[in-house]
Amino acid sequence: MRFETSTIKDIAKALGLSTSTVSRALRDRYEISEETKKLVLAYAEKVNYRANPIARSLKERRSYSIGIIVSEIANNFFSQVINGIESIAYDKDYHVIISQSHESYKQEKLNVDHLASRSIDGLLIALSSETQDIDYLRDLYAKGLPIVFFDRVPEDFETHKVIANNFKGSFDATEHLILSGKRTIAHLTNSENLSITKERLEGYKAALVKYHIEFRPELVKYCQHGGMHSAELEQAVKELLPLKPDGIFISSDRLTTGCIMALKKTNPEVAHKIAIAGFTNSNLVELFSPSLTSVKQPAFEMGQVATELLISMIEAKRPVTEFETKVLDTELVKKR
Amino acid sequence: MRFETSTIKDIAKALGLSTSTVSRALRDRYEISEETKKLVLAYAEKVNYRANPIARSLKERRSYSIGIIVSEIANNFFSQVINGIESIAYDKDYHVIISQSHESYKQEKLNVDHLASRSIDGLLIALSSETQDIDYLRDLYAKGLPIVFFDRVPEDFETHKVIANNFKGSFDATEHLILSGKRTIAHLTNSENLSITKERLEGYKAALVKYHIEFRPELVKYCQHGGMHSAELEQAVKELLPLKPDGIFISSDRLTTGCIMALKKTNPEVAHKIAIAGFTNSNLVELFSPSLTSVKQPAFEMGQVATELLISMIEAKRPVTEFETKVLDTELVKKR
DNA sequence: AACGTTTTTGGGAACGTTTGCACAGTTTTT
DNA sequence: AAAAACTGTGCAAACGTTCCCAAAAACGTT
Repeated sequence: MRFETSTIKDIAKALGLSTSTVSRALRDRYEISEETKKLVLAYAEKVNYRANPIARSLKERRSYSIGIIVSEIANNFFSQVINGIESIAYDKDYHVIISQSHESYKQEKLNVDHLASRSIDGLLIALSSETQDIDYLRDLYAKGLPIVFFDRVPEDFETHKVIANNFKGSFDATEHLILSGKRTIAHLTNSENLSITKERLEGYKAALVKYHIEFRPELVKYCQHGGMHSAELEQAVKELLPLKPDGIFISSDRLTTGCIMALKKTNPEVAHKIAIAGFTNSNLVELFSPSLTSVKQPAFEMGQVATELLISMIEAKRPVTEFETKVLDTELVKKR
Repeated sequence: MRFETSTIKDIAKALGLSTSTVSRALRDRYEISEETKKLVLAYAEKVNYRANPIARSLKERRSYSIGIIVSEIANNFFSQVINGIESIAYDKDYHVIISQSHESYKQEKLNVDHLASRSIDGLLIALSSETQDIDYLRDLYAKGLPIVFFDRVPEDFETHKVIANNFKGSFDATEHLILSGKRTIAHLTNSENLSITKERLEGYKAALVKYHIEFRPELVKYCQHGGMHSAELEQAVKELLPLKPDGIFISSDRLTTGCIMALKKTNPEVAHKIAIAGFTNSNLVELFSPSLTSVKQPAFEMGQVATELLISMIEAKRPVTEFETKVLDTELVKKR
């Protein structure tokens, strides 16, 4: 802001002290006498002194802020994760800067670079569905930027990661469909690049195996853009329907809602006949028609855990070399 | 970030120039010869020089970033506004910092103060439903921080504002209910503090007047917390139902979905008998059951317009004294 | 009384920029 | 040929902090 506000210098001048003394008094350093501290604190209070974070960042070469990259804040899963992140970050006096990749690799990279140049102290990121090449992240990491991945994590990147138990979530959802009598269960999923895609496919397959149902590759449809374009979904639905599925298991929030939308739009007559189970954190799922069985991820908690890990990396005195991948359980909410 | 990156000084040393020359060359100032400029630019490119925005902010006393305060990013209306804001801001080389008030006055004030201390160049804000006292914003504004309000705007604050045509939106929605034969139309709305609450109430009343329907104050229910707590909504529904409304007009995104949810939960047998029309920007509205008529706000555009106004204030050479309140039309999407 | 310790304070450089001013060298004007 | 104007560059201060190092003040110990 361009307007004048009182600085440490002003306080020093007014009190006849040096800036160093004032700075130390404000930070409650042991070297300063109680008397002086009180004096300074009282005056600072009086003139409503606020430390300038920009100057502090420049000097300390850190910003007390962490960057977040998600594909869309409009996605309930991500906005819940963000709330979890904020809850921890604010507690520990970090600020958060949110960026959206809109599932675009280019945008993701642009945002990360921008954040990095703004001296974020650490990065929390869920990869875009387009992202294949994460060398740019490796570079930053190698230069010392702490990174924690969540939800969509790369395989070959040694750092902390936080994910949902995607295998089990998918298994449970698929099993639920099977137990309610479905036998031709399609699987609509995200880009093949994503970790979550692979894990969820495995869960789906495992459930089929358990109930001796043959896995048919043609029943699996990938959406490269994560359902960002409705055309993509309508196409997938169009290809799937001739195979006469009696159930569909869908592996992401946006795809789940998008798929139901596409079904209703293109084939309203069958929309209610196909059982749907899908990952979604929408809090509106109870309003949906047709209703569905949903797999809810512990989004808020995921944000919290990821942030705790990140802050521990940021504040570690020596480089961290032991990394964890935390796996959080999902919750199956059955169709009413 | 704590890791080393090349600075203007490094370039200067390497090229045997002074930092001033390098700085000017990078900023393409007329005083520097083409030759030197080329040299500097080439070298900067080579070492992948990135200006340190922190240092720049400190020196220039501005940050090229604008702050946003909304109540919830999980709200479709707000996330669309944010997308609109970003689309303009990035174009003009501003970065955005998003904060959520969660409809709490305290949180709102905290966030604003935090943003202000981080030297944002301007503020875009939609007030929380709790907010009554905006003196803290007046102070900042008086000190020189440009502020543009959108959606939830205060009455007595001279600056740019961007709102939807709430009166017309409400009128249209209410009229639609009347034309489909409803006569006992309840109105569920936000906190009385909010500008949108008043304007939407007026639109509702005007439609009643036009069709000679008596206005009954007991049919209007206010939700102080904007529907953040489900108890609040269930209470409102409980009080409304004994009055036997055959239609409900709801005045905000969160309230609309929350009300349907409360209806389904507490009185599933009547949920489908009451016609609902409500403000919502949810892109899932087609999936809802019961289905409803929705009033969509031009959220993306609202973000764009507000940002353009804000940036014009930020970049104005002399204090702006002429302010506009832009009013954007809403769209009525009738129930199928 | 002289010295060593401990406690408290101040001076000043540094973080990476931007920019007013001065200055040297070149060109134009008188 | 001297004066004026213009070009291109560098010096140094400033933005608001933090922190190393030194200095001063207060206190103890012989």
